[in-house]
Amino acid sequence: MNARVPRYHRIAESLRDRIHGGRLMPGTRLDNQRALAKSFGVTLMTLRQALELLERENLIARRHGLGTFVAAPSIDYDILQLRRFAGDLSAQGEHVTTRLLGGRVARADRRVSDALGLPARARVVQLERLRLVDGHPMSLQRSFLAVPVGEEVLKADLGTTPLRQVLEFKLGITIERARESVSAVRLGRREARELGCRPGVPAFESERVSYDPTGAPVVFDRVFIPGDRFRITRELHYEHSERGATS
Amino acid sequence: MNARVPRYHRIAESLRDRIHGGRLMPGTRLDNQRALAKSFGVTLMTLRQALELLERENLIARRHGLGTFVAAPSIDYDILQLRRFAGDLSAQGEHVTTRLLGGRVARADRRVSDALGLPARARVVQLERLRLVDGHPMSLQRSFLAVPVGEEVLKADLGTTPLRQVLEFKLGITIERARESVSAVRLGRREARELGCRPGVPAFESERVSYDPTGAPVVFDRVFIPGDRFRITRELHYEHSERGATS
DNA sequence: CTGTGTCGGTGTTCTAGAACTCCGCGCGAA
DNA sequence: TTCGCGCGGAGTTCTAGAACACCGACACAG
Repeated sequence: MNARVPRYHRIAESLRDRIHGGRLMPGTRLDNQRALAKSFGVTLMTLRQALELLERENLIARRHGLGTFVAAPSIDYDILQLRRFAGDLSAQGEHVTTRLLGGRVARADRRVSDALGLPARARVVQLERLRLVDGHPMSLQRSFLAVPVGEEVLKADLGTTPLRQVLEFKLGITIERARESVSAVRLGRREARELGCRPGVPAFESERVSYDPTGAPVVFDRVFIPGDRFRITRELHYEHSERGATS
Repeated sequence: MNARVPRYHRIAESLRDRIHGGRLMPGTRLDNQRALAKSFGVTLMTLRQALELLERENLIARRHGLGTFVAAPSIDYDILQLRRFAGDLSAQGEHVTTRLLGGRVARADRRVSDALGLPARARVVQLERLRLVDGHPMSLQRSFLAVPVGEEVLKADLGTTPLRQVLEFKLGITIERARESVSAVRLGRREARELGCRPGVPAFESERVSYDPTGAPVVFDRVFIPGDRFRITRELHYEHSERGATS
């Protein structure tokens, strides 16, 4: 019964499945917390930790004195037209090539192991790629794989095949979800050299963690893009008046 | 005396004050949880609830086996929920204020008239606003209105009322759609001065055009945000075996 | 017809521990 | 040098309750 993952994670996952599986429709009220706790064979406090997870994911809404309800499906599914980012420029008809600058097995530093949820100094496969649009450097991408795999497999194809495909077809790992976070930084000396611009110019830095279907982090990417070569664009739609969502 | 607000809220507030007040600098390690709990005269579980609040606000970072640290100030910004910008921040417990720096009728320059589809050198209302989070400058926003309206109407409320509301209720103009484009730039001298940082630091520049229901451009905004105070985050979902974004 | 209690159900806050996991570091072996 | 192992400190998970706070509803009084 040894639980490598905490009990409340398992409980959350079980409920998540019920919701996604359609057994719990939006708007349904769940059993009350005490009953749920008992049915999972767990304390109230522990159950509440699970609910807190789900609430943060916007899967449920708890209302004091009323009950816990399955939330309306989140907006995110439709609005993801932001596809032009940090990658599929090819969709815009540009000629995109990738040059593999290096690949090796390395020790994860703090930032990497944090992002991938690995123990400190774990072994990871590290890749460095340069993306060129019409022959001009566009972005520098450093990727770290949590997967224990010889680097030669990867080195082989990466000039032509997207990493996601290599992962899927060679290793049977699919990426289902990712979280990306973009900030504005000054370009470091090394990055500037690879990208063919002067150190210190403003640039985007994107950090992305990609997850497999079980929710385990698989890849951590850091992408640098000089600010003069790139823009993020998006379309917004306002609903009339306000929608009183809690948040 | 009586605790209408939960104990752990008070504890969180106390710690928040210590952080914002500068008594705890970014990077500092807090006392360990057991010690903190004892010093607040509270159980470990209760203290942890307080820490959880602060972590969700991005004020601290907890590292298993290491300790709890004061986080570097940086505001997360979910790109999918832009319109709730101010609301989101206040939900994080931040205090957001707006200071109107200036408002006048001016001639549109090239960039502005292009964006608004006006003839060159047309008259526009120009506003300059500074957004402050907890009293610290966060963003500088220059807005240009295509609407022929006396500026005194606008000057009146803009310290407290969002521009969209003023447009809607005072002028009957609703914004339905907007197009935004974000790039990474170096901060100019004037912008840096208003924002209280050094010229040349990397920053986001967002350009946004907002349209009314007929599709006519109404407002053109330029927003500057220093890169160290801000970050864009987003969540991606991939469909199975799809040629999604390159990784 | 309208207030105003009270009540049952439900979520929330809190206690006082006990056991566990993870991290960095340093020591010693290969 | 590099690797493996173990130690002590620090965060994490969990138990078994107890008391509180909030909401909708219903009944009774004005």
